[in-house]
Amino acid sequence: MIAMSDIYDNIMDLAKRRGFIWPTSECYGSVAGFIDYGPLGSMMKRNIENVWRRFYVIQEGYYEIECPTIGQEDIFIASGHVKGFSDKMCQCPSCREYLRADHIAEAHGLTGASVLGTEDLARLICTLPCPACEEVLGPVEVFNFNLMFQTAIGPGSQRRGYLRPETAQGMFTDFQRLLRFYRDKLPFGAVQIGKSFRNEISPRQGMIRLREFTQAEAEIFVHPAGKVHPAFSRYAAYKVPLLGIAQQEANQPPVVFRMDEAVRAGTVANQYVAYYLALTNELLVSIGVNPEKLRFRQHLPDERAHYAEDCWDAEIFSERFGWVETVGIADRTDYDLRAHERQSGERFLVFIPYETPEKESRIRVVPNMGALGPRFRGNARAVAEAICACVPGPEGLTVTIDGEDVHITPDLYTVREEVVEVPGTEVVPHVIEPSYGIDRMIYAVLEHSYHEEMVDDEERRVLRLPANVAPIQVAVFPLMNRDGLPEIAMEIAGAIRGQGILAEYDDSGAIGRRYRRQDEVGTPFAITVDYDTRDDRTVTLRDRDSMRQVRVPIEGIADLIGSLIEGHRSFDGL
RNA sequence: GCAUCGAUGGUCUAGUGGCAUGACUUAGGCCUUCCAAGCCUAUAGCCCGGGUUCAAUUCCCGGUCGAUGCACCA
Repeated sequence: MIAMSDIYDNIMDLAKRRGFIWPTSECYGSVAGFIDYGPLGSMMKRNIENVWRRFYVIQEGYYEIECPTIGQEDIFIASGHVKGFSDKMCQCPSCREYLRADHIAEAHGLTGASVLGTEDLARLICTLPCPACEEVLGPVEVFNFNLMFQTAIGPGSQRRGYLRPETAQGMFTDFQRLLRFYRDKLPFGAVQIGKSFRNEISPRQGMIRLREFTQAEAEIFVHPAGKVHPAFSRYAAYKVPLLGIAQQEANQPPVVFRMDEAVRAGTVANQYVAYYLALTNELLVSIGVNPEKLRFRQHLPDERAHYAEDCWDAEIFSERFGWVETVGIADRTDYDLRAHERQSGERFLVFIPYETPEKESRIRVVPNMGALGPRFRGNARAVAEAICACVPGPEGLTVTIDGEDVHITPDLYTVREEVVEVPGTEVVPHVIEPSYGIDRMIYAVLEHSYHEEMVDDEERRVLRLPANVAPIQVAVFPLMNRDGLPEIAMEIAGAIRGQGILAEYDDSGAIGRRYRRQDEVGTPFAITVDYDTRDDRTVTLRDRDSMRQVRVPIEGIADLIGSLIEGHRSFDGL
């Protein structure tokens, strides 16, 4: 048994050596928080993204969009990132420690420090001691450290732009287009897979905390009053380990819930959140996350954003990093759309028709223009509009025109009670947001699939990646590099490639070495052409995990490999 | 960002103020009829910048990256 602390080093060593993950721009010395995906890493990442697409785009029907990674300032004013995505910091003049200024104030019982401006906060803390070196801070400068990368759009005066800190905003800013695309009906969703950027102060956990990372996010717009998922039955009986608020407060382990029961018990806020907890569980396990090392932790009330109705993190256990938040699933209510309404002045509404138009009696105030005109002349129109917006009392009403209160007597209008037909209502949808950190998923899959074992006194390193995630899906070898065997092997590799499957041909070195090479990068299947092949047109097919081999005919082997990768057939069934 | 420690071929590693070890890997060849066998050959290295010195991979200073602790972590 190898020490757990070494596993990370061994995995990252393998990842570097075999072209999964590299430190970026090494020839200039790399930069913390940025990584390169090598040839196999890129392939594996794409495969995982495609599994994600299978769930969200194909299964759920939420189409993918692609927005710029640079956004104008208004977007992030609305989202709250310009104001809220920064920390007020100061540097202790004595020990040069960087400190959270608001935390210092709050540690000394001064509440509300987080909403103060930088200058007020500087005044507030100047008499307080530095938490690191105990010296009184004195007149320090408090500054905002915003976690967004800022840039300028265009030359000259230059509009301010930011690299997006999440992909989500694109689905909100495109809301009205999306609504039309989905023909004005709730619920609908849109997804985006792409790069996001956060200028982390100190990214020191390898590929767990990156400054540039890939997110896969879905924004699902639902009717605020009916968070009933139309396909809830798919996951109603699905079981997921939930670490709810109750378990956390009682310091208890997660409880395995059926999703329908979790909703009924009120542990999960609604069917939508429960549905995506279950879907996420299924998705993560299908890409190779060990289900024993997966749990869903509910945000405690004080860590949850004030507007969120419910929020859960899928946490994956890493031998190196402990429980790592990898997916966030939140009911964000109408917070985001309303924020963009305020900032943009646009409306983000969906018209919901009633089944039958409702009759509603209304009091309508109708201005008497014949009397208003001569009396108010140029202001008559403004007065009339003001009257319409009022509910008059028995003595008439008072409106304000150009800052002056004007009394309107009842003879200047008539009040009518009328019945109108209301065809429907308008709502601002609520948003369910499952948000996946693709890079963290990739790390988790690498760690969970990495195994070292002894075979004939020789160490064997193997990545037990699911076949649809493995960067190379099948390897084809001639047993000997002569006697016509390479020709047959190359022919087989070509046939498999013809099916759109990545096959690697390798005739270098002993056969055992070639198997080991593929084991190390997780190739699930290997085909070997031997001398019998020349006589009976059969080859051996080797299973990575069991190292077992079966003989199968060359005829139809490309289809067979395809079925094995897709999971339509199993190796044990051959 | 601070403090401590570290950095030698792709990987692991020996070692040094004066020609830098070995193993594994990789490539080519020989051999080889199914799990890292053997033989021959080849490729490839002292993190970066500055200083001290006749001479620096080695000593000193600064930086980068990594590990650990502190701090930070929508």
